Amino acid sequence: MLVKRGYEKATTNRIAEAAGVSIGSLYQYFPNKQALVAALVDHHLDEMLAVISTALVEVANVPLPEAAAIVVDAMLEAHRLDPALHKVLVEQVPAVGRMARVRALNAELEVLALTFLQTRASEIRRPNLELAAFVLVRAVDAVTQSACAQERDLGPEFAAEIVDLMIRYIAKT
Amino acid sequence: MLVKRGYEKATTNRIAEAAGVSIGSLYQYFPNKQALVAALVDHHLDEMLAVISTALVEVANVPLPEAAAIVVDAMLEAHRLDPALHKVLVEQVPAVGRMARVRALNAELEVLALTFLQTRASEIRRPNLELAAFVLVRAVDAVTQSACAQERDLGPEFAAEIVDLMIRYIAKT
Amino acid sequence: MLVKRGYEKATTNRIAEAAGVSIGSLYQYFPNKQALVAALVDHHLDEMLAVISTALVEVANVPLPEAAAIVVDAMLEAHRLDPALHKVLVEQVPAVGRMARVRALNAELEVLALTFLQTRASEIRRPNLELAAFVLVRAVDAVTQSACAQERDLGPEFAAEIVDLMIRYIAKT
Amino acid sequence: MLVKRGYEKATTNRIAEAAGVSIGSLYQYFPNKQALVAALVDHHLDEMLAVISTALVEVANVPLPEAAAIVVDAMLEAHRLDPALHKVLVEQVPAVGRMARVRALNAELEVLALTFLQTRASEIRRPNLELAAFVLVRAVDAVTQSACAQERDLGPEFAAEIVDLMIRYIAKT
DNA sequence: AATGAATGAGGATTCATTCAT
DNA sequence: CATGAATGAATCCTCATTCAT
Repeated sequence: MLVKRGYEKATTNRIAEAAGVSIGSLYQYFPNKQALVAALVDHHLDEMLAVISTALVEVANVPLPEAAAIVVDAMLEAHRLDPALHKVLVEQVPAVGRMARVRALNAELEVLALTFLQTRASEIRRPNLELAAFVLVRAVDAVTQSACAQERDLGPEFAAEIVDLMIRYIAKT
Repeated sequence: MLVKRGYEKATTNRIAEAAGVSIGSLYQYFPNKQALVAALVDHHLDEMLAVISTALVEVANVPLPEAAAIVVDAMLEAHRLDPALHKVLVEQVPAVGRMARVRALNAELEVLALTFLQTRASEIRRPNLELAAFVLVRAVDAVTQSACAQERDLGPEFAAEIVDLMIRYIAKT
Repeated sequence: MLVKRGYEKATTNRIAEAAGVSIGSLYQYFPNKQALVAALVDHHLDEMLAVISTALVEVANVPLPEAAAIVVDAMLEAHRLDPALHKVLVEQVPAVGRMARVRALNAELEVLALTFLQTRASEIRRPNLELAAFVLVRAVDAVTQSACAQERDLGPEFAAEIVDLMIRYIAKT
Repeated sequence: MLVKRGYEKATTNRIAEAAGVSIGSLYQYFPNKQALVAALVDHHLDEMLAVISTALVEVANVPLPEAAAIVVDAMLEAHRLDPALHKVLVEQVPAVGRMARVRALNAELEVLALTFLQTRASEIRRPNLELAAFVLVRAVDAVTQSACAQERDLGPEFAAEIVDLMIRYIAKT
């Protein structure tokens, strides 16, 4: 519903109807429209985070270039979970009061990234690892996301490009 | 108004009152709410684009590293024009139908970036310049913007970091 | 429930929950909300009526001033049964269709009062006993009730005052 | 509308329609349904208070029995202003949060009554004038009001009865 | 008999937009 | 041109009531 018509046009009655339940039932599970969308946001972000953080953990002992490739794959996969939903959800996050949630998620990703960088510090060229984690997470996420939103080709060339962006930024020599 | 209360809460009546005119007058200049917001969006994006494209032109014959530094400076300056407004616009306006214009800004930036990369092709390591332009614009914009939104320190260290991200990504050797 | 939140806010679901049963069970015993409230009203009014009518009967052969004192005591006791409930019932229930019952209580009291006045007609100064019964019941009830509602001191001075109001109104000389 | 269908059935849309305006206009003048009814309550009580307090002032130097007659006339007149409206309004007062207003009005009436009793103290038999004022105001108001509500005959016999109730209660000998 | 999830009619309220002055 | 009262479609949400388990 959100994807098809946007937040404002997705009325609670329409959502209920589309879901095959009565509005009454909808409101038995969610106290209001915000909460309903917030739940969607949370669920979707949880799924994405799961995919990405799994990759970041798996990659602990993998050579840097391959590690980057795996992480980028995970990012792309996470964005492929439901690109249309992701778009609306991300747009509606402030209206739904889940900014805190998104910030928390980004913070989490940054922590994971930072941890990774620290354990591999000897291979990393950046002097300020915390700043590097921030830059990496934001840059990779943004490029991936807008590529998805624009329905760009997310094939191997694209993935390789981002991997190169990352590796050149962080890897020594 | 948009900044203070968000798109949904910024009613035309409130906007008119805040502007010190009657709604009647508002509707003399704008046929509807969308058009009103569109004008705002267009104006703001034009300003940002002006700053950045000026830099991109100025930089035509400057050595790559200095060029990058100047462009990053311009990006930061553009984001400093009105960070709060920029945030609302980017976050909420897409849902309202001005996505096109926001996309257009990015498209224009990509075109400018691509032009630059093409004129300096011999110094650039990327085989696919169009893809490189896309990646550059998105990555730099995202990092800048979220740094602004988070009120991170945007000092020289930050700028240098982004410049390095760019240069390592595009410059030969 | 009615006392705590008023008639409009006392939803059947809340009432059921507070009563420790399911709404389903509630509707097994009462066909609808009105009937539920009606039962409450009836029960409460029956209790009050019992107290007062007992006094009115007891008082059949008691000298007028003592009779008045006993009746006033009974009124005060009746209002003390559940002042909060009585207040809601009197204030909100009429609007819900149990006016009839409330009126009925007063009517019953008036009949009892009238009967009393008639059996003691020789001691009564009022020419129109029916009117006198009406005035007595209303005046005494109102004074008692608003005194309760205002948490005034209902001690002996108050009771004596009402007794005097009654006696001077009805007793010869 | 309130009179015809009661508070709950008097929907704002119906009220607006009956008033010949759109709901929009209604909400331009009243922030919500409560406020709308509260305004009615306030207006009506103001009118009634005006009638009664005028009488209480006029009566300052009139012999007690005539004074009582005039005041009772005023009470009856006040209740005749709009008996049906008065009934609904009084019933809905708590639901509309104007209990304070009603209490204030009663307090005002009691103060006026007390003042009167004090200026005429030598003619009054009650030892506790404050209590007497309370009893008088409540008793007379209640009798008048329920007589109106029941559409009893409010003719001279009724008025005389209440005057007698008052005089016997307060006047010496 | 008890349960409580499901129902959906109906209500209060908002807000973009119009138009007579 | 400016004004701002008026409009009313459309929205979110409540709550009495039902009924399958």
